Amino acid sequence: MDKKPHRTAKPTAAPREALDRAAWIRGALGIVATDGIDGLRVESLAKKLGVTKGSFYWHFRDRRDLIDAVLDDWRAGRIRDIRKQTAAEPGAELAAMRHTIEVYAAARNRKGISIEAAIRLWARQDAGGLAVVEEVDAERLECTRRLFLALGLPPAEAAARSALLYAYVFGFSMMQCGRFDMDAEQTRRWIVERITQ
Amino acid sequence: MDKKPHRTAKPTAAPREALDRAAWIRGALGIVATDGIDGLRVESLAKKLGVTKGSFYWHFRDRRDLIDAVLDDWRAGRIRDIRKQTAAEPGAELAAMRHTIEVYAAARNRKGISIEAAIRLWARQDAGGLAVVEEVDAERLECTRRLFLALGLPPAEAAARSALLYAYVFGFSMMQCGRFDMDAEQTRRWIVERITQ
DNA sequence: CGCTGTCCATACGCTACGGTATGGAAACGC
DNA sequence: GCGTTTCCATACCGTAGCGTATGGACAGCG
Repeated sequence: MDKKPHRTAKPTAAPREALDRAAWIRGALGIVATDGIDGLRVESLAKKLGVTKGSFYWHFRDRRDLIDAVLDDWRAGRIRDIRKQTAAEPGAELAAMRHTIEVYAAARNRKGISIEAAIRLWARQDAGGLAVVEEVDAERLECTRRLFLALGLPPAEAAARSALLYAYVFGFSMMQCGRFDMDAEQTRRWIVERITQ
Repeated sequence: MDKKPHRTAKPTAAPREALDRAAWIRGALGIVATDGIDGLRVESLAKKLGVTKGSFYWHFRDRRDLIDAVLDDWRAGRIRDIRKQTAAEPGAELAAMRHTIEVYAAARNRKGISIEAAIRLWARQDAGGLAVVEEVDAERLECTRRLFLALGLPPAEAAARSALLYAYVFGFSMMQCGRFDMDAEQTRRWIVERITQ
């Protein structure tokens, strides 16, 4: 009550060697990628960061507080990223579109995909997580829809194409794509043309 | 060693009120749908079935044995289902294709989608689960590819279309589809035509 | 030098869960 | 009727993990 734990911002801006919330969230995202939200354990994370949970409960109220912070961080990062990827100078919309597909369907690292899958699965059971996922989905759909609109497509088709694009990219990234030629260059090019043209 | 637990088939076919492996697997799938593979706990499941874990360890060697059984059951069901859905009399391939999309992208219940998402996320960390997921993916891709081939498409395009179809359907089912008109009839029809025509 | 605030370690109680050991009730074979 | 088999309950141990209480090291400040 009178003590001042669980700070959200540095009170006096002391640049020490100590851990801050951001460091905990960074470490938490690493665990979420490998073990899911349910695998995000306070003591495991503390051990990974080389401290004990005594430190954790100074920065966070409880485990749920950490999860909420991770969710906020993830949402902000995803929205920032899709806006950056879909930003296009007038006339470069098609190139931006192809670049976006390339980045999200192919080059995205396994860690990012794992984090997204973990959050989505967990959000199926949690109202707060569900809201975050829906915000990210909405922003991604809106960004790509705007690109299609800028290309001169009618609104209905722009919405349909962005939906197809997003569902495809997302579904693709969730698969293991071991066998078959899902990742064959020829197949990918055909699909990209089918979506964008 | 001399006791005969963990049976895989009824030895004398005694139709009693007792639980069998199938009942445990059914209950386990319900838990997987809501809590994921990691949330599949022996004691929780036993409580749900109205028994204690003493019963569980009669039918299963350990928790991993149950998980493997659930995986086998899921794989067999998914392969049976996609074969049934994509079976088409000659000349009815296009109708079968549209029906398949309809069933998988729209009508599939939330439980089935949750189970699939849970297994896929967990398979990211488990070799056995990964193999199962890859088998299901391969079978689904192959079934739809055969449909496109039957429609007269060249092999490369059949493979590309089946990849697009599968990635779209899967990505679509994984989203919450709350806002936007992702589920608008017009959008869905446009996408289906874009994939199949 | 003492005081206060910051950041973390240690110790504790509690619950959940995995797996084993053992007994026991009910059906079945003879 | 009696032993055997089947199926499950109970009791137990060990571990992991959450949250709390408390103290302590260390810095800044007067």
